[in-house]
Amino acid sequence: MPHFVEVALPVPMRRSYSYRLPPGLAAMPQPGVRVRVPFGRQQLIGLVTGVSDSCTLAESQIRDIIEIIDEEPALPTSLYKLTLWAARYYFCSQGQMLTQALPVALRKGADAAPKTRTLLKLTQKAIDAGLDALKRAPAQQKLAAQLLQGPMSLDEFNTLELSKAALKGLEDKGWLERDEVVVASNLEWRDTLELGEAPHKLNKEQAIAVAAINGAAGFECTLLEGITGSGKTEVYLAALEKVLGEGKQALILVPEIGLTPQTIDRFRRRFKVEVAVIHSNLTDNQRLDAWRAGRSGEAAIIIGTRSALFTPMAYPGIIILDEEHDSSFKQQEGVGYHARDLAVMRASLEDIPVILGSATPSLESLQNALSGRYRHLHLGERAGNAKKVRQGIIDIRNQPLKAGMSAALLNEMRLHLDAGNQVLLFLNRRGFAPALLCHECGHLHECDRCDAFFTVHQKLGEIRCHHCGNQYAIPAQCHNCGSTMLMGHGIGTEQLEQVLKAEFPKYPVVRIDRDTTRLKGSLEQHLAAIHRGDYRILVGTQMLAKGHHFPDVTLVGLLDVDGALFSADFRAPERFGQLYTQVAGRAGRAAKPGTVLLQTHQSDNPILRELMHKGYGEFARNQLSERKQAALPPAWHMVLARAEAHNAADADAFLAAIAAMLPKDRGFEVIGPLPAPMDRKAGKHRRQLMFQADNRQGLQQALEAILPAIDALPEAKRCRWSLDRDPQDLL
DNA sequence: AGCACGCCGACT
DNA sequence: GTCGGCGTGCTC
Repeated sequence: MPHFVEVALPVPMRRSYSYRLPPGLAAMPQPGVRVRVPFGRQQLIGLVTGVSDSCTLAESQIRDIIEIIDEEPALPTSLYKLTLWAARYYFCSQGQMLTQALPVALRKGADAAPKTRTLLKLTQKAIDAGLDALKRAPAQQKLAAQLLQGPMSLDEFNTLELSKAALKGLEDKGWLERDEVVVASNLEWRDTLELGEAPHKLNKEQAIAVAAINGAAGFECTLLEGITGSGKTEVYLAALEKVLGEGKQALILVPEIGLTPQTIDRFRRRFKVEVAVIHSNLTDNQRLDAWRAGRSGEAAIIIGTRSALFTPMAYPGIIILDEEHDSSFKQQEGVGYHARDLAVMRASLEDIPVILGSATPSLESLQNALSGRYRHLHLGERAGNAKKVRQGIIDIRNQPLKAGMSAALLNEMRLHLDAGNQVLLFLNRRGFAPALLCHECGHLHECDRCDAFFTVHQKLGEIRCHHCGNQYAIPAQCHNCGSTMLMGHGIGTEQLEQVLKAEFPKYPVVRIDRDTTRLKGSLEQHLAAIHRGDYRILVGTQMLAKGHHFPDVTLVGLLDVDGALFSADFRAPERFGQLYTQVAGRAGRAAKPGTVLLQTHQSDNPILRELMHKGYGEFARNQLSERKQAALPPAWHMVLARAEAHNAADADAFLAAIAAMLPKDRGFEVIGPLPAPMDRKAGKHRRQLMFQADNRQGLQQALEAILPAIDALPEAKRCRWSLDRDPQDLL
């Protein structure tokens, strides 16, 4: 009989810890069972990964398990395997990844078992004695008479006017017993699927796509490339109808911004089934309920953002990931997993189909589709008869600008506003001005903790650093020369809003950025007001670009295109292409054709030209071949080692030590250590080391081989560091 | 990651 | 004099 268990704990160390099992255990804890263990001076909840009957540790070094929490593993086998795979792939500890896959309530030790309720029923003793035996206890007799009809739940007892004393009386006599029964899940939908509304008639392309998806047997990954308005959701719904009809569940993942009531309504209206929605406003217990509903099979449809990927399914049927290119699918803090990649892996483990949908697919998915790894389906027609948008470039070289707006843009705005339409302007800089400039000496005021300029927030009367949260009152004098001639330099959304109000006094302006939507629910309020038509001019940062459709907007202006094209990040053109295409697809509708204008100093930039004239599809394919030539992802595989320290040399020394261990043969590339694009942030110097390989396995093996040595580097203690597999941002 | 121990700076 | 800042070390 084994006496020791290996436990994976939610700590960053890439190893498991051994504990002693209490003697005389009825059954060995299975892998995946949660246990509470002592760890240093604290108690932690971890997952069992194995049992063994020997232990190499000295008797004094090993400690006892405090509690075995679960009878059954907290994670189903497929998710357990997925998580262990992910821990290897992302070079993180098994414990951290396993914990990540559990709802917070379970990480804290909540009961994972299915919900039970208490049934009250009479014992044989009571039945033998008969009701007459209770003549002298009328309250008990009344209760017993009720129970003679059949057992009663404790909840029911509490709603009826029955005496609690009588309950206790009967119990004490041994005439009444309590039974804990598992609440049976309502799985009726599996037998008879009811539709809430008739499916829409599919067009030819949609019908072909649905037929292809429904023809899949077992695992198959499909990239559904469909332009905005081509009816991807209708394809999802048709695929769901088949899956649900077979009594299997569907998991739908959407970007953070895409989980709107309208999206959920669409699924709820079509199918009369339970839809478990996992959104950020849920309490820990509500999340646990949704998790349980998925695990029991009661929720036929599970819809949620990134973390919903780990919701178990009793009857897995399909996984759909909408807007698959969206960056919110990649977790940025802690374990940097990508829900898209894990969704494909999960589907493969569960042997079910997975659909990745987007109007602007990521180059990663596009490459897989073009190489034949994924099935590639297209939706090109616009459902309905929406016209194509008009698009134009405004060359602003040598043009006078008013708060960043050219005369051409202002004229076009006036036209659309006077015609009764809404106008939307994008500017990806919040605040009044992105820098504070001294008019006398030219000094730009810089954050003392970061390599970044302070942003002027006029309404707040503050200068703020957007990278570390540093803030001061707007200084009266220049820090360099003492002059009082200070002015904002550049344009932010706050200033743009102010200038627009003066320029178009007749038309109400609204600004949507992190500053105006800080309060919970205020984004929703603003959006509702825009839809009501309370505002005519909409100013916002990128947060306004994603996931929202404004049917009365006929003109969209992009003000700071140059910044997006010049970024140090190799993904910048891809991201801009996606943003631009999404925005263009959102302007106007059938009756009101849309116009998209972008201002740039680089009117003949080939990337821009290609995007506008040939569309995202061709643009993306060319970007892909450029990435191949430059040996960048997705053609090559990348891991970014980041390190930060007060002393730049410490971070450099650590990364250099890693670089020295990495292979540099053909098919591998090591770049760095280099300063991060923003060298100093929050008072720390940030360095990074890029490691690339032309194949996934090569990269995996090379890193796994040196991982223990990296952990053991003495330099590792002198800085904070992390490994980011498939990094989305090099910043 | 947390948590404790430990050693230097501005406060009642 | 101490309260508290975060550097360092350890966790079966």
